[in-house]
Amino acid sequence: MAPRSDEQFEAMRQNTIQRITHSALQLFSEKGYKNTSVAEIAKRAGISKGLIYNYYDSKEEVLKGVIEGFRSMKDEIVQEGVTIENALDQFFMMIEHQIGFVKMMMSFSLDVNEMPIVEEFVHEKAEEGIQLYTPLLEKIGFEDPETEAWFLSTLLQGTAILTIVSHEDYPLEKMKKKIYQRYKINKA
Amino acid sequence: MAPRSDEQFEAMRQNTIQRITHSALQLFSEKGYKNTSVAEIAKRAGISKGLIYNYYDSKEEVLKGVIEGFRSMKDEIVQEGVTIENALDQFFMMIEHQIGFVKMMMSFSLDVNEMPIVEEFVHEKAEEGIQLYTPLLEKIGFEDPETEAWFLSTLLQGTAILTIVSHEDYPLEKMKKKIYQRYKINKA
Amino acid sequence: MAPRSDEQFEAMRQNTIQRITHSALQLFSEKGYKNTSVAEIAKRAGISKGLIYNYYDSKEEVLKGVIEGFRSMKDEIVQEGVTIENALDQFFMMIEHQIGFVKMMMSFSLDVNEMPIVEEFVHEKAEEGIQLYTPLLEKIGFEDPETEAWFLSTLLQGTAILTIVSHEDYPLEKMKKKIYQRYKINKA
Amino acid sequence: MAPRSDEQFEAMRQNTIQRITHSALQLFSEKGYKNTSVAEIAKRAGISKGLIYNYYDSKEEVLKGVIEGFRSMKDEIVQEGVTIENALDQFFMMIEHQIGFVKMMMSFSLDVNEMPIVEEFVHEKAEEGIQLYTPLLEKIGFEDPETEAWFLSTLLQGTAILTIVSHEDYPLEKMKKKIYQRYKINKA
DNA sequence: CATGAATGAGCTTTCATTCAT
DNA sequence: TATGAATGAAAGCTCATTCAT
Repeated sequence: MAPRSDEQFEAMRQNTIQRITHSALQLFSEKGYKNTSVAEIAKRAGISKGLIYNYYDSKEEVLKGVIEGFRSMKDEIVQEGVTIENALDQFFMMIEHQIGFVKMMMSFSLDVNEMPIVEEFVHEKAEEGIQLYTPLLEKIGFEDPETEAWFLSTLLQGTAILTIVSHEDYPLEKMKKKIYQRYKINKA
Repeated sequence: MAPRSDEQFEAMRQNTIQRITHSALQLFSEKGYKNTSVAEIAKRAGISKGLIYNYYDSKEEVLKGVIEGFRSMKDEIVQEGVTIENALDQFFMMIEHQIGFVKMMMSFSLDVNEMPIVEEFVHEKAEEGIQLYTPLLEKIGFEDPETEAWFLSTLLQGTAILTIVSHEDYPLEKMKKKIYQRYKINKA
Repeated sequence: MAPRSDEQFEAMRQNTIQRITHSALQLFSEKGYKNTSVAEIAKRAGISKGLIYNYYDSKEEVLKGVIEGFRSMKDEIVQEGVTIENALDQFFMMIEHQIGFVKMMMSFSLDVNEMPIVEEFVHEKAEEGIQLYTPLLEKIGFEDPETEAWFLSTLLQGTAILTIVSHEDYPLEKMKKKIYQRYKINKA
Repeated sequence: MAPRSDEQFEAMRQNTIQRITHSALQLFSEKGYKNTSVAEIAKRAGISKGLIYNYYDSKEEVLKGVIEGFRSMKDEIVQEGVTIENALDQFFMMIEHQIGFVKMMMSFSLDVNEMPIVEEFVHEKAEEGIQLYTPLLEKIGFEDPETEAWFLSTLLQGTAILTIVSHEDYPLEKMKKKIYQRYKINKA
């Protein structure tokens, strides 16, 4: 019988990679990286332990894969004509829909685990934030827009962490409103 | 040799417990809970591995011990006559001098799902914060003091995490000033 | 496309087998049997892993194939009119040009206890040597030619192993000369 | 209760180390390094897998331990007043009583396993042999004693390997006699 | 005949915990 | 009370082998 075509193989590969990164993200954010075993990732992905090593050289590479997935997804926002409102919308969208990933990244950035890719990513994001917010805040009249950008970052990071940790009690909607107000954004 | 008195034994016990929790706190905040072995704690404490199990039933109990240490230490602040200024001073003191512990607790609250004591502690702290700040903020004229208390918590948590993660870039002093100003506190 | 003829298929088969045994021999002697993976053999042979199992039932069978290749190659020498000089020439030719195979075989005969075919082959070779050398040595006047045959084998095995292990220091040419002299062979 | 004394601990340690190196030597020479698992070593030593790692950092370190054991054992021979007879006696003693270790070392020196300690040891032994034999052979009248030393080494290595491989057929006693005769040693 | 994704047993190693002294 | 040797479950990873196409 003829072997599978390249397209077939590629489709299988992509499907498997999807399953791996998907399960890994779930588990890493649920239980942390250290508390998640490769066996568990495999189990949740519905594949064998060994297969993971067909795609990633190590558990750490799986993590990198997960992060890369997000990295390649983000550049859309940094565009012309973006406003502070867009940026905040974007942030709250993430909080509301990708909280798992956010949790995982926060968890990593606190774990001092000698993972260059994580530190890099976190630094990159922090700097990116400042560089994105500063001109937008200047545009709407802040006198020291860079300091205000750090203030905004502080608020957003605080929002993220409290959303994760005190999910039930935290009045996310009210905070959101207060933050939007600070920047004169009127959400009906 | 004359047998030691009960007091002497008790003093030895307390000393040993001190050494264990002290080393554990250091290591947990340096390397994380999972990355710290019981052997390392013992080594840094200058005692044997076995002795730890004379005082704690498990590594997790050691962690509880560390947390309890902080728990029992905090109630001093919640006193009569305390002002919002005192509370913020207290918080920034912690950020500046106990960042290791803060980091450890944040790390735990993100990482570990199966550690009731940690979640409890984190919740307790969050609630305590709200309950402490609310009346203080009311006193200085905030209309919706509870919402403002959450806003303040958001700011403080954000400050903590950015201090930990972006230590070199984060303009802590400027943030501090902005926060104090918000609450009309004039630090010369 | 016209279906290939049986001869064509057979030629393809032979070609594939060749590539497999060739790569396997190379790798086994470079890195040892245990340190060589089936994947590597396939890669060096330029075929897929699975195809190897079309020709051999297991990695061990591949090894057998390699050995068989040598087995079937040797009988030429044991001919009429052969002299001790021919036999030694043959041996040193092997040392000088097939050291990889020699090394592999030695390695196996020392390493592996559960590979009947290897032990068999080694025994066979040893016995073959004795049976080949004995009459030749008798012809040139040795009183106890069988003992001398063992002595010669000892010398040759020692030469082989030292050539492999102390390649840089071992004075192979001098040893060769001494051995030829012992049997009154005058190589100008 | 008082903890065990230092002497008691040391005795336990020595006993365990003995058991580990003993089992390891046995298994490595029976089945080769790669074919022996740490679990097997532990089982034969009558201890747990984990305990081995209390004494050695890795399986490779266990091997080093085994080799070191022999290394430290050998220097006795290289003494004043030693004769070629003593040296040969020593060698055959080894062949007759330590064949397991010899087999293991030969196996390693053939396995190209990137084990510096093994290669070092083998080289050391080879050179040591030449340097030991050369003056002894000069003393008994050999014209080119260094070349003869290599010839002798060749004979001894050949003897070793044939003893290992063709144990049942190899006429060790006869070879021994022939070798002694070559050096004018008269063993009644 | 040929492919390579997928499996799972087995390997080395780590480490919280136990226990005889 | 104090010690550290000893245990064993579980982790990350490798690789010979299978199988749908």
